[in-house]
Amino acid sequence: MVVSAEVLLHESILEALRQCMNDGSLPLDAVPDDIVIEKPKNPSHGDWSTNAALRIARHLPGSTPMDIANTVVAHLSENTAFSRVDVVQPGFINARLSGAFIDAQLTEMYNSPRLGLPEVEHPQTVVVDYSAPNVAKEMHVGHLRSTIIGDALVRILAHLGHTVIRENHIGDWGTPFGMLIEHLIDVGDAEGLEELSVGELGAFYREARTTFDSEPAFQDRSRRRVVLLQSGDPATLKLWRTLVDASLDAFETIYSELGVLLTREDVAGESRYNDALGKVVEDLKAWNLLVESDGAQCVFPPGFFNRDGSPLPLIIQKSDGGYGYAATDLATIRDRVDRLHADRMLYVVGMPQSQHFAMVFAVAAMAGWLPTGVEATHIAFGHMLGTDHKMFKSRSGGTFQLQRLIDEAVARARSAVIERNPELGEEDCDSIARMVGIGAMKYADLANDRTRDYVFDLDRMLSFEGNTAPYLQYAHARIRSVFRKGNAAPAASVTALPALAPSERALALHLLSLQSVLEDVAITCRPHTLCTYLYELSSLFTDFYEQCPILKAASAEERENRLALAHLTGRTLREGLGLLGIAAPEQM
RNA sequence: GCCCCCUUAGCUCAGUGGAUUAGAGCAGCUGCCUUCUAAGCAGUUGGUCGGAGGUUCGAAUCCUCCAGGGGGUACCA
Repeated sequence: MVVSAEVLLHESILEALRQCMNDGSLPLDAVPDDIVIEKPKNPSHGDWSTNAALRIARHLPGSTPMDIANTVVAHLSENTAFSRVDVVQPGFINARLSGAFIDAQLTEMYNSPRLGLPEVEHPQTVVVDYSAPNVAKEMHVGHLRSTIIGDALVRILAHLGHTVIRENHIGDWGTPFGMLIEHLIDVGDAEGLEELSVGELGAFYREARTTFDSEPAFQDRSRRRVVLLQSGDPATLKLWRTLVDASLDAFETIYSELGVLLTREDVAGESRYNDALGKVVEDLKAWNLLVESDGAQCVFPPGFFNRDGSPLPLIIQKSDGGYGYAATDLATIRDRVDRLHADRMLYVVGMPQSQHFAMVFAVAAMAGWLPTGVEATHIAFGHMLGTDHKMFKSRSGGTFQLQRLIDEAVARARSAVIERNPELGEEDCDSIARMVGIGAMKYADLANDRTRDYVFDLDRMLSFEGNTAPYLQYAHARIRSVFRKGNAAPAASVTALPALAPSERALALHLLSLQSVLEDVAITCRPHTLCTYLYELSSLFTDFYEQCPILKAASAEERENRLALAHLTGRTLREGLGLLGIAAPEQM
């Protein structure tokens, strides 16, 4: 298994510290846990650097960081991984990797079908709750972000060896369904389904809403229909099922077009937890957590306040006897812990719901439904904005249909591809345009820190310059092109010995940091760090490509090795993009 | 009122305690195509990191206060 230079240096430093403690050269009580190993920006500061001595100096008043650093370095065990270890002002320890170490690491990565990535030692069962559109409503941009981010996290966690369970918590239950079912009856099955199937979900919903708001008789029917639905009336359930199925068809069309992993198997809608809601109330009551307030059954988790400064309730059961989504979310947590044995639950839902989740998790913990060791995290994301920095809207001011957005991105990608490579056949052009257009949309979303709002700008995301999917895809295609042009096969091996040119070395070192980047994304759930990694990889490859002729290298050995480096870069790009849910075309 | 998030170059964004110059890309300016894809490269212009204090040997980064923007704050999800 590959041990990264970062981990190796960290362990070596810790080991040296223990030695220092044993022989009394550093009178420490404990090894500090805030030692940082980092990659210096300035290459003259080595490949890896640590501030260990500066951190320790805080615990040892009277001693200087320089002295501590020298003491630590003197206690470092012999190590072939580092060709030199320096202590510099004001007390940093800088290490430079040896050619032999880079060679061994690179070889391992090159020969591994997994690019040297180890499977996690302790696989977790991770439930990822994402996408979650509403039945009989259009998917909107909020669902788009959730879908794209969630899907990337699913792929990354699964690739690292975790057991990942996708759950699409669709909105398929609740009072609006009385109205929707009555509307379906009014327009007739055939027409209603027609309308739903062509993706006009929004129109269907709006018509129902309009009728509901203007016709008291329709309101009455709708209310009665809700009661029928909840009591399990077979005819009503059949109509409900019709609506759900039609919507699922529409969602699946979008998912498959986007290249998202979600299928019907992953649907775990609100309706599924319906029967568990009564037990949620019952058990909360048994724990004496439930308080009746203004007629509603509530739990008051500590630390939450409303406008008046009085405690804020999580409403489990409304005063009319109906359940709110808090009840469903609690039932869902129980199901995921008890039935799925989740170690970790990720909720990829927009930022505005952060308080809701904080309260739900707090109540779940109070009720013992979230045992210690089981993590529930709200993976929040910001709004998608238009180029005017306002909430993303179509030109006419309505919500944007996702399908239109996709179509436009693909169409524009197509004309860009055709313009630059007119020799492509019709079929190639179509498939490349899809990969580029959809990849661009996904990448633009993923490349920004998810917690911030981001500006959706088709021009920018489809640009072949800068931190965009087309740029990365192009870097990959260019590598493939080198092999086609040179009629070359990937070399059997790669080496870093006797020495690499500076741009080769920089490329190699960056390739080797793939593992730590992915591990970081798995912990923080911030896929944009993988995007940054891939973008830097492409930039470093471009440097290499400019400075080191591959096919026209000076010797056969050099040519082979550069082909190997190019091949490894190409594989890493394809794998990295794949983990983001983005395809890498062979040519563009 | 209270709570949460945001504010880095003209624009879009990285950078959550470090190393005499805060990084990219776009836009602007100057060069570079008989040479593995110029969809590129090299150079250059541009920032008192919203403001003020504080902690520290060291702050875009941590703490406090202030300003501006967004969101949440009991039966919608």
